[in-house]
Amino acid sequence: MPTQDEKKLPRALFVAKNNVMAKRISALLSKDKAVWRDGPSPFNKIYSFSMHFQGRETLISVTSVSGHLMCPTFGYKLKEWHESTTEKLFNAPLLYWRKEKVAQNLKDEAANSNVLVILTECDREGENIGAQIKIVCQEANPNIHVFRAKFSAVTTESLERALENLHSLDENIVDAVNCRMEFDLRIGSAFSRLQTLYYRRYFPAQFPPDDPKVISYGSCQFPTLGFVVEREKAIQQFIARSFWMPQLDHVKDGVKTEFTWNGKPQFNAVKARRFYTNARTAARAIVEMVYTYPTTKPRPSALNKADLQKLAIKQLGMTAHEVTAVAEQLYLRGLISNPKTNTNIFHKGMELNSVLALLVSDTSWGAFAQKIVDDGGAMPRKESQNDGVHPPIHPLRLATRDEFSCEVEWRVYELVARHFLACCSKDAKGQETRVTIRLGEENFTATGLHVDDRGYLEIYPYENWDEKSIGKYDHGETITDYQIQMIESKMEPPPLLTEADLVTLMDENGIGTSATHSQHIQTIKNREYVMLDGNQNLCSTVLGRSLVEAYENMGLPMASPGLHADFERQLVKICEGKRTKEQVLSEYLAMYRRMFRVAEEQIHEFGAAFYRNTTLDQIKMEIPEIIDDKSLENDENRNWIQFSSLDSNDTKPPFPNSSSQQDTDLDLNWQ
DNA sequence: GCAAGGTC
Repeated sequence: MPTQDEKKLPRALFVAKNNVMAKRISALLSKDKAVWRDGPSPFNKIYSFSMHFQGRETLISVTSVSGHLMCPTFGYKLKEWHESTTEKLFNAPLLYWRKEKVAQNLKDEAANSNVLVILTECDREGENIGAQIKIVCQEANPNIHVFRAKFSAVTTESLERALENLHSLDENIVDAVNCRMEFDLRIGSAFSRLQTLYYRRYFPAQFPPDDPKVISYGSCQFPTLGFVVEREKAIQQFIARSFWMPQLDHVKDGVKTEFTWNGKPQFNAVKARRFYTNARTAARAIVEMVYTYPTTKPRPSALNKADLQKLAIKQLGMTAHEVTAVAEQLYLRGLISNPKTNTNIFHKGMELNSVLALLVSDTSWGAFAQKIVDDGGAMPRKESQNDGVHPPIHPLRLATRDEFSCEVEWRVYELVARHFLACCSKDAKGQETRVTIRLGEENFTATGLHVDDRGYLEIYPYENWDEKSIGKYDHGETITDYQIQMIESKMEPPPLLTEADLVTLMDENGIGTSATHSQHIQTIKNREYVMLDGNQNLCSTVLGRSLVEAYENMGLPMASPGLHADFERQLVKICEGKRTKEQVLSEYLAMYRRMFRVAEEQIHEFGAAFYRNTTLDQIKMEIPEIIDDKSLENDENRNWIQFSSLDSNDTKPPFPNSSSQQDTDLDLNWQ
């Protein structure tokens, strides 16, 4: 309870995004002096202390919300799912459901506060949550002064700076989010019901009406699914072509060097044979050029959310979902800066050397951090992505392994710390040696690498740069004891997508926010549209594939990223004040309503695609693989033939000599 | 039973 003296102080209410953040903000601003009590909302405590604020000692209450306070929903008349009423979802009036306990907590605190400071996240959603907090607080206290504080690191300095530079809420941003919410709810619900009701009606065996399984549609989940199906289609349509590349092998000073042909891969067997003839008639090979030059492997750029996802998925074997959760934990514990950043350039005023100073006492990378400071300080690369809100992800304090009960949290923290050091340090430097050999009319080149200075690679185990030895050759030297191989290769189809690839695609195409990429992947897994194969690659299911194909056949781009990107651009225009929420909503809802009608008219496409894919799937299961690659590997002539310049009587053909593998219209009777 | 965005 406040003392008599405290009762006279002005009061300010600070509202954070969640309880953990409220607790941390109170601890930092009060230097651990804050006391807490329960309010009407069990998850949102109230922390009290006094501090100097707006020029005088002020009694502060810090409390929180848990995401949005209000959420749009449909009235009870539309709760029942019916084919006949689904279209009504496009223009039915919306109700707003509210978290009353959280609201009551805010109202209680606002009632006796003079000032409200909103400390939610500095992004679009944070601004919208802030507006909802403002509405609720003003219900209890219409005269309360409302401010917005913007901070991007949970540190005392960052918070104090934010409280000294208060802003007002940006209503355009608030509107843009309201527009997104209403749009996503209407089209998501309408298409989800259309799909679900159709499948339950026509495929009751697979989708029984009493099964709670829903076949959902959403403006983010569908383009995400679309990427997976598109890649599989590219693999399926891929035509494997053979190509030939000659290779010259030579052993010098005990080092075997492989010289690759400078020409383009030969897809044409006749042309490849012409080369072979040239090479055969050449008596000797001459070293045309030996050239050694300095080369570098560039240090990485500063870390943003998408790159953290990609690195952690690939290097730490995590799923996109796990990376998001762990990074958020580290952020809330004040160990790393906000991971929801799109920025990969450090702000000019940012004191990188003081971040480095935090890391110097670490036993693994401390000496490296000190070396960066001693060598003139941090020199990050100049990059261009800047969301204008958060800096790149970087450590905020030094943590040791024993502080982490969870191994994976340590590994992500370590990755952030090592990446920060890497991007502040220097490129790796080396010498590349390039040797070109001329044989007849053909040139062959080999390169070797000697690493002089490993630079950032010293503390960055997520990349390597291997030395490659090469024999010592002199310009003009003649060599005779070489061997030629004709390497036959097949073009590789693109690989299946991994979660890391999918995050990249979503990021590039503006699907979801950096905070939700992993959720959409999880959604399409939960809906059984995609699954992971044994190698952590994403594969579509019969259902997922069918949905994408069905819309494609209707001529509707529901699973392509373009439509969503258009809508996203409109939201940016609302943020910039160039368009209103009403204009964008009416235009886009009308467009989706037209597409909804097309889907209704051609709804049999869902069934046709599902039937087709189910049948194809069964055929695939029943017919064993016809071609057994293993049995072909024993054929020594299959992949290459070899001849030596010293053995011109060699009679092996340069290509596989079995007619079944050759185009019949080519003259391959080369003897 | 539906979205995407928050978060417990």
